[in-house]
Amino acid sequence: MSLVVTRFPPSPTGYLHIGGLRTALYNYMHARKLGGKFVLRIEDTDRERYVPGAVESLIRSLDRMSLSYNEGPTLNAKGEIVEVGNHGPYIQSQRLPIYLEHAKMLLASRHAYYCFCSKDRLDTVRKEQELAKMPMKYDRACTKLSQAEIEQKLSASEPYVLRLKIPEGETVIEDLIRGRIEISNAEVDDQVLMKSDGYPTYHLANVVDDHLMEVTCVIRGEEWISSVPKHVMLYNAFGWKIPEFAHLPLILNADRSKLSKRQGDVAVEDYLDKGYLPEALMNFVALMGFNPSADREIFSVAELIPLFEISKVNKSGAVFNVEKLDWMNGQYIRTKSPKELVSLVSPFLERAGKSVESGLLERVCTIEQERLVKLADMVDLVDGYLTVPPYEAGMLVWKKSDAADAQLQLKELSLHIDSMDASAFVDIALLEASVKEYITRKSLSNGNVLWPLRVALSGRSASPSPYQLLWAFGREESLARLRHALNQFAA
RNA sequence: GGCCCUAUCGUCUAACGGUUAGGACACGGCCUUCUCAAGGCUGUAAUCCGGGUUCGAUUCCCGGUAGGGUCACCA
Repeated sequence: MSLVVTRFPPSPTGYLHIGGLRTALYNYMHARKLGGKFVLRIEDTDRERYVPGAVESLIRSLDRMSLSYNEGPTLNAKGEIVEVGNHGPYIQSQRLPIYLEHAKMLLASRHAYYCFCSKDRLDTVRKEQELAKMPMKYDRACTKLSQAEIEQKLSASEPYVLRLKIPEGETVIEDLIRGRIEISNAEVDDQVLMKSDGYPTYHLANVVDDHLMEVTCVIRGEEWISSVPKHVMLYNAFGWKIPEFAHLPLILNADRSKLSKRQGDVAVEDYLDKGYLPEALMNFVALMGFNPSADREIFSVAELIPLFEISKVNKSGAVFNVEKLDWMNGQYIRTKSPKELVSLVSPFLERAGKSVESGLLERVCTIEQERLVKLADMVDLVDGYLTVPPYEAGMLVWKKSDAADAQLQLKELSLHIDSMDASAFVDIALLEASVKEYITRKSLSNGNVLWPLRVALSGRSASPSPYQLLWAFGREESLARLRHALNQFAA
């Protein structure tokens, strides 16, 4: 039985990018589908971009999205990072001796070489190449160094990097999504493997770790295609088995460029903070690049796993379409019970400094649920239930009626509501029946009665039905709002 | 610019050579209706272009075009 191990190497920037979420999800689904393992590895070899707390926040994001992994760093009860799995450490900055050891192997086998070139020299070489319209590659000046010269520089403590010596020829891979990809080695630069600060670059660390962690399938973004040859060469240099590769299409901005912060939110946390449900976000992101069915849009991750096929993932980039996400989020919100909705919405209200009595909040959730797009929408929506929004008397008048009639209806309605049995207020349907019976009995028309009633209760031209509002407010508040409406005419 | 990847409605996608090219979002209409939603029905809307291969190409091949990615001691 072969074990499929996929891994998700996030950048240590401190937040989970939408693209990263999809990469993680596809890795996760692929591993699950094939009964393999999903590994989280932190690729924090760029100490200049080090952000304290980034790993913790990333783990929390993954957790909020219910993306669990078999191996990798996780948080204990105290919020400290602990590791699960026997291929650790899973944080690359803690694996420096491993990379050093492997770099030495490469040096010994002459697949890598010392380079003492300064950043300045590299820059001027590049500029010359650019001017001459030559491919911009390292000119291999340091390959001409004699062993004595190298040792002399080393003993003088000159800063150096280790570079991969790219052989001649051609690199071919069979991508799980794209099929055959071939790149001439002449196009590939002598990539730096070890930086002068002693940290490895992505390329070395990634290949070494993937091998040591027994990763058999590498699923990552399309932006990595052009560096595949470097990785293949490294596997070959070490004499290791080359894993399978699958390069995912990019997620794009509306203008079809790579999804970027400049053009909107890219962090998973941004969307969660706006009140998108994790399961809606997952569903949405999963379908950007893959769809197992011709006529279905709503899938849970659990439903998707058995249907997932990496070979059927789209090859072309997908524009991130917030409108569809909105629709999908609404679909998920509508599956919640009022109680669930209350607990989902409460953190948003708390953050906004609003407190709503729990009974009222549950009633508001019940009647506003179907027009909720994002959980955060409730923050503004709730205001109209706490206090009557300001409005003009004119708004109380139905389009087919006049002010005198509106006032008359409001007065009569108040009497009716006042006379209603208290038991009617526990059920929307009973309230509806009572008001409808009143309208029929007095030979009135719906619009003349219901419009002013609804506006008086909600203070809005668009709102839930008057029966729902009566139910939400109860008799006393409803009557108070009707009196308030009547006063609008006097003012 | 070199190299690489990609190309079905505006957007996300389905169609393993033969379909009236399907679904979803958005948009329009109708129904429902006191309003807004939700829901139901429905309409507009796509195979980038040009060559091949084939009885037959959205589908396979080649070329063009367009878009994107990548060319760091970042991942």
